[in-house]
Order: sequence, then C-alpha cells, then structure tokens
Amino acid sequence: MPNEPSVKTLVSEKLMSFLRFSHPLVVQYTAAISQNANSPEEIVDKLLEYGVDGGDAIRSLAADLFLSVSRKAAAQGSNSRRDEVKKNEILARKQRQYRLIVAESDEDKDHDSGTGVAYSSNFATGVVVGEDNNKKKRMATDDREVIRALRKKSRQEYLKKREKEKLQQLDDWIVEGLELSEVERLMYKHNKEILEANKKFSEYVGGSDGGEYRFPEAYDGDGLIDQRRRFGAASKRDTGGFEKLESWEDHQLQKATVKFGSKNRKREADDYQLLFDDSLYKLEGQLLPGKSLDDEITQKLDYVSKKHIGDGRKSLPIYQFKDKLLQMIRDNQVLVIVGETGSGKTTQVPQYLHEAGYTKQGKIICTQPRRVAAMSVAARVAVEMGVKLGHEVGFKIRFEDCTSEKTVVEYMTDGMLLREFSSQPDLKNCSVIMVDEAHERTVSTDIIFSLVKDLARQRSDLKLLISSATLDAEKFSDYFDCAPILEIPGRQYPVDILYKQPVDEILEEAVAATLHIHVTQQPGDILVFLTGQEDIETVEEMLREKVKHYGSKMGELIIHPLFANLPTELQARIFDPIPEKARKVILATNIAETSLTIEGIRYVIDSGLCKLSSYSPRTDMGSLQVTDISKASAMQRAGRAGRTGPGKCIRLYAPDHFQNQMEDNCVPEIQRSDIVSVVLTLKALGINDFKNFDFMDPPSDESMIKALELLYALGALNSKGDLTRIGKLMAEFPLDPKLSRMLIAAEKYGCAEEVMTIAAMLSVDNAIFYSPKNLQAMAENAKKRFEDGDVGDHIALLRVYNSWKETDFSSGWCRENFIQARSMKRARDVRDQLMNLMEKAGIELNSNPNDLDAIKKAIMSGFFPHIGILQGSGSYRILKGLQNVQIHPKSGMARVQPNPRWVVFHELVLTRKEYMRHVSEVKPKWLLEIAPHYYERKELEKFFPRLL
DNA sequence: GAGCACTGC
Repeated sequence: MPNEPSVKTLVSEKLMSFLRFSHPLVVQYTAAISQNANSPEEIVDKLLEYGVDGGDAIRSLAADLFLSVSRKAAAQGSNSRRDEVKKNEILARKQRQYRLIVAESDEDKDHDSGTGVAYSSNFATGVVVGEDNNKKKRMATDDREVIRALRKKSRQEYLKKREKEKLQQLDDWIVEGLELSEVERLMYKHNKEILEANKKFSEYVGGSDGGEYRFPEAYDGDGLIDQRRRFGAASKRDTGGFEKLESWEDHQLQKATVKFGSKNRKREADDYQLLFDDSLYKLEGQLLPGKSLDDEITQKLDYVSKKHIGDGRKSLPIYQFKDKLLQMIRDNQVLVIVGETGSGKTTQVPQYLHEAGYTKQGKIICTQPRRVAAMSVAARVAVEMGVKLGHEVGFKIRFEDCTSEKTVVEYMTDGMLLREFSSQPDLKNCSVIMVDEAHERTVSTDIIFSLVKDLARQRSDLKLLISSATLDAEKFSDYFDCAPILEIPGRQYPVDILYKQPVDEILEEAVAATLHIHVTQQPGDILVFLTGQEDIETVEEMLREKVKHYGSKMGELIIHPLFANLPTELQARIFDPIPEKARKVILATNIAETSLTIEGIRYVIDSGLCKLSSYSPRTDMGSLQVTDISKASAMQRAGRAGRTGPGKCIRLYAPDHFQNQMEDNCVPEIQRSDIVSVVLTLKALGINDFKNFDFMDPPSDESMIKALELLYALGALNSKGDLTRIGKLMAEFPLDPKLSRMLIAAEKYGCAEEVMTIAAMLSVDNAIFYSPKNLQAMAENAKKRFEDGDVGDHIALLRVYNSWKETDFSSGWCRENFIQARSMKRARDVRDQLMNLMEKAGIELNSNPNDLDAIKKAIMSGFFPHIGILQGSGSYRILKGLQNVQIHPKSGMARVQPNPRWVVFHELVLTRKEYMRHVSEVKPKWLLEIAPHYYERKELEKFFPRLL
C-alpha cells in the first residue's frame, strides 16, 4: 500500500475530530496507548475510559490504528512496551546474579583492591542488611564498581533509552577489555552471557509464532509484578527488608505455641469471669514472642548508655555506626539509610556530616514530611550543637523561615524543598540532601526523588541520603541505581502480636479487646487504632457505658479520643497524668501512626483499617474510603506498643488476612490524587517529557491526560505544550491551578482583594464551619447569616472572612459563630502569602466588594470546567462530563428554591452520593465570555436556548 | 439532609 499514513497522523487527524477539545500532548498519549494495545477493542476501551465516545466511528478508527501499528511493528520488528519491561527485568535479574557470582568467587581468594576495604573493615556489628555480613559487604563494594561503570557510560539519560544503552555499555565492556583485572574478567564473562541472553530473548519475542514469554515465578504474564508472588520471590532472594519481615513473621507463626485463649484468661482474671465469659469475649490468637533487638546490639547499647550517662547523643543507636556511616557516604554518592524511629538518624546524621566538614562545601538539607517535625528537630539539633536556632542550624517551612546566611544545617518540609528547586534548580549551595521519612511517599518526596536522582548525575559532588523505615529499602536502593543500604537498629522493645478473628462488628471487637486488656493485663496504656471521628465517638460511648455498668468491679478507665479535627486543647489531654491504678485508653486515627508519639503505650489494638483518600481522574471526583491498611502500617502500629518497654498488640484480623490480603505498602499518594499541580510544577521546572520522566511510581496515563487538558484549557500551556506566561505565573502560587488562574483573572475584573480571600478560604479545606451535635440548630443559624441573599458559597466564605477581620481576628467571635479559629488563622496566613506573591508578580490589588457578578466571573475564569446544569430530576449534570451530581446539603445553595439552573462548583466529592461542594449560581452567557475556547455556543444552546 | 484519614506549598 503506498503512502500508508503514519500512526501519528491517523491519531491526530481522526482522533482530534472526536477529542474536539484536545491538547497535542494528549494526542501523543493516545498514540502511546495504541502502541501498547493488543487489539482494536483495547484501544476503544481505553478511549472510552478517558471519556471519548464516538460510537462506530471510533471503533473503525481504532481498527485503523491497530492495523497500522501492527504493520509498523512488524516492519521494524519492534517490541511493545511490555516486552521492554520484560527485557529490563531480565537485565536486572542478570545483574543481580552477576553480583552474586562476583561476590562468591571473590570469597575464594584475598581480593585486595583499594576500594574493597571501604566497609569490610573493622566494624563487627555493622549490619548492611541480611544475615551474612561479610558477603553482603563485599557485594555492596562490587555494586559500587558496577554503578561506577554504569555511571561512567550514562549520565543524564532517561528510561527511554535505557535498554539500548545498557546493551551498548555491555558491548563497550567487551571491546575495551584489554587489561582485565580478576573482577573485570568476571564482568566480561558475565556481560557476554547477558548479551547472548538478550539476543536470544529478542529473537524469541520477535519470533513469528507470537509465543509469549513467561517469567518463572515472580512475574505474571503481563510482565507486571504480582505483589504477592513478588513478596515471596523477594524473600527468597538475597537482601532486603522484605525478607526480614517475612521471615520474622513466619518464624513467629511457627514458634507460636502458647495460647492466649479463654483458659489463660480465667486463671488470670477469675474475678471477672462473669463479665468475660466465652460468649462475651473469645480471643483466638497466638501469643507470639515478638520482635526484639539483636542481643549483641542491645548489650552494646546498654553498655554505651551506662558509660555515657548524661551524654544523650552517644547513647543513641546510630552512634555505633558513625564511622561506618561516614565511610559509606564518602565512598558512595547515594546511600539508603534504614532506621526505625528512635535510632537518632534525623538529628545525628546531619551533625556527623557537619563535623566531618561537609558543610564547608555547602549546606546540608534535610527534608521532613511535617512542619512540626522540621521545627522540633531543628530546635533539638541547635541545642545539641550549642548554637542559636536560626544561626548554624535552622528550619524552613511555609510561613516561617528560620534560617540565616550562617545556616549550614537546614531542616525543611519536603514541599518547601520543591519550591526551592524552582528558584534554584541545581541547588548549588548545598552539599548533602537527606530525604527523611522517605517511606511515607508523599507527593513531594516522590517528585524530589526524581529531581535529586537527576541532579546527582549532574553534580558528582552532591551526596544523597535517603532515609526510610525498613520495608521499602530495597525499592529505594533499586531506584537509585543499586545504592548501598545501611541499616541502623531502633530502640524497639519486643511486641507480642496476637491475632483475633473478628466475629462481631469491628467496633464491638475493639471494645471487647480493650476491656479484655484492662482486666487481665499488667498496667500500661492502650492505644486503639480506628478509622475516623465517627467510629471513635461510637467506641468511646460504648466503652463509657460498659465501664459505668461494671462500676467498681473494674479499675478506672480514662478514655481519650484523638483525631486531627479535635480542638488542640482536647488533643493535648492525652498527655494528662492519670491517677494511680487507672488506665488510659486512647482512641485514635492514623494521626497516632506517624504524627504523634504517645509515651507509656504498652498495648495496641489494631482494627486493620484506615480511611484513605482517592481521586478518580475520569469523574474528577474525590472520596474517602475505608481500606485495609498495609503490612507496613500494621508493623508501624504494632511498634507503637514497644517504645518504652515490652508490649502487646492485638490485631482484629486473622494472620491469614495479614499475610494474604494486605498489601506490602500503601499505594503512593501520587497515584491516588489529582496531579494537575504536580504537572504544572514539573513544567515550571522545565520538565516536558512526562511519559519518560523517571517517577518511582508513575501516575496513571489517564490522570496525566486530564491534567494536561486542564492546564491547556486554563491557558497555562500553549499548543506546543510549553508553559505560557500565565502558566509560569500560576506555578508561583502555592494553590491548585484552578485557584491560581482565578486569582490572576481577578485583576481584570477589579476584585483581586476579594478573590484572594476566597482563594485562601477555599484552600483550607472544609474545616471552616463546625456544628457540635448538641447545638446543631444554632450552628446552622449562624452559618445562614453569611449566606443571606442566596449569594452562593464563595461569597459566603468572603463574608465570613471579612466579618472576622472586622472583629480584629477575634477567637471569641469564631466561637460565637461556630467557626473554627484554627482554620481561619490558616486562611489568614495563606492570604498574606498570596498577597506578597501578587505584589511580587505586579498584579494590582484592586477591590470591588459590591460587584458580586465580577467576583463570580473571576471565579469562573478558573473554574469554567466545573459547571453544573439543572436537570429535570432536580439533580445536576456536569457540562463537560457525564456524571449526575447534587448540591451538597451543607451548601447554602441546597435550599434555594427554585433551584439555580447554572452553577459553578469548587469540587466534586463522593460520599453517600455524588455531590458538588461550594456552589454558586452563574449566568450561562458568562461561559461564552470567559471560556469561548472551551465551550461552543451550539453546545450550550442545547441546554438553554433562550438564555444565550 | 449529611459527615471531614492525614499531610504540604
């Protein structure tokens, strides 16, 4: 066939007619989808998923696409992406094997290379992961050799070319190998094997029979990793935290002999047998001996703490590893540090580096996921170093910069570092970056990973430390080109883990378990992990009732709820001292898993559940769902019982559930959230090729497409996909891009002051109004006053802020009006920050508080994709979408009669139903005025012919 | 007439 149209032409021409509003980058993505599809149906499915519905026409388009793609593939003998994945896997496996081979053969003779001394020297207790330390050390050394060789060949390259490069590198090895050392000879031999294996593999997958390659165990047919099998495979492999956890769990399960059933309990708690007979509470579990520190290390720690009484720094576990750590940092550019809480890594490592002279070359930056952590850690380090906070040691968080020109050790939030990147992409005044709590995988840390990985390749003088709690270490190491792992023990006492298969409702079980511990166990406080406020309040009530019922038969039980929305003064009550013989129970959400450490906890009850936010790019809707926690979380929760002494943890689920149902780690946040602002941030950093951007876990294609489309619609990107002037400006604001766009547009409508307030109020989530159960009617009334005249929720928020401002930001006023002072103060901080940025950007801060239409038009400039039209049924339809939604009952517009026909909304949420949150009425003709590039007159006339 | 896990710029 002459002049066969290229895939790209087909896609852009035909598809563009379906994706009537489509960004060129979206077309690129669509092409990428079709490259990977196995059949026309698959393409159609994908496109339908993305909301492109063109009926038969699109089906024939898909068939065309597929044909041309397969022809092209046949012509070039190219492999699809999944083959690439397989090949990369083979390479990786080969490399791993190769390391083993080198390590083993190394054992036979006295290998005396200069670099080899690095960490095999003089440190008997040095744990570098795994049980056979000597072997591991040597492997780590050789890893470094490999990395050096690889680095030498490929700096500054992305995944796209990776496979090709790897092969090329191997080739180079073989050609160059003239004077070979023993190690090199082995490498040569092995590389040749890899090359041959690859060649065979290519022939195999490229073969005409279309046979499918399958991996022996750990990988499924799609080349994707099956988590469970991977977990099994990982434990059989050489190194890593997987093995550690798994084998430990296995060990415990096998060893378990002591029963902790009703028999024991009766003996221990005869007095209560009437209360706690079998029908009331049955604990089917095993008493597991629990996790304990290595004896040698425990002894050493004890010895050290005795020897250095009064010297806190030296009694920390990490002190034992100081020399080794410095040595490893000296010899490697990237180091993964695994250390549990209490090991002292966050405070000590930067100090060691400072003492070792790293700060002479530049600052040491240490990132934290939380503001409080960044501040408190910096404060402590300042004390330890005997300097004033803000001088040599400082911290930098939003709204608070406590650093100076003198500062050489800087703690900051991860989001802050991301901001720093945009003003100084090479971070040239810094010598070490330590990413702490990396296992939490916040969106910011994930992006920082990619950026620093790249930066490290450009700047060989930059040192990178990735510090994490155990589980992910291997993954981090793999991501950073097989960086060595240094493991530091934490101060962790043994925790016995008991499993309880739930029979009743989980809340009932939690109550029963709490009471069981209370009457049968030694003194010590109890921490119960539940999903949210509602559950916590229910359990609190149930517990109080039980306690009242059994009266003096039971010791006193002091119950404290704990969740983020709880007023701070009530949160602080968990630290109140309690009377002797009483026991404290804390009913907490995830807040107690990471953010808050409570001393004196000896018992943990783990429901195994948590609420997890998720976002669907297809429907643009967010929701909170009760989900199983991950294995990592379960371990973290259990660990909370062993901070001050040996403890116990009751898991309200079966061991089998833990082993087989729970994921190893939670899905990283970046895959669960709206990534528009991430994409804008990356664009602003000059990153254009998202498809090949080296994410540790990439967000879905779908959310990427939606994000690009939105940014294009907002005018942040031009048709080439480059950042526009407006886009650059938008990236400056620490806001959702829709809010930034609205803010920038406000100047034009003469109401920048007002819109600034609204943006600030909207960006402090939904925690402005609160209504206590007993005073609901009053709270409702108070709220209604701001909604007077059915002005819409946006204007109501503006009124709230301005009224508060008139009372000179009074907290008393907040209390009277059922408004959360905490949120208001935050809104004020955000507003101040926005004002500074607006001034810096040269945007005029004009004001027109009475022209509500102008304000709404400014809002629409950012939120024109969020338009709902009233349907006959009383529900609303999203203009550029298919969902039917309703006005959230908490919105002031919900009770307006007749219902407004056209509304703009801030966001969609899925709770009991699909709701629009923060709604205001708008006029349809504004749409044509503000977003003529997005809506066509014809399209709008369909709904409301007369209004246009 | 419903409900807000937790962070961060």
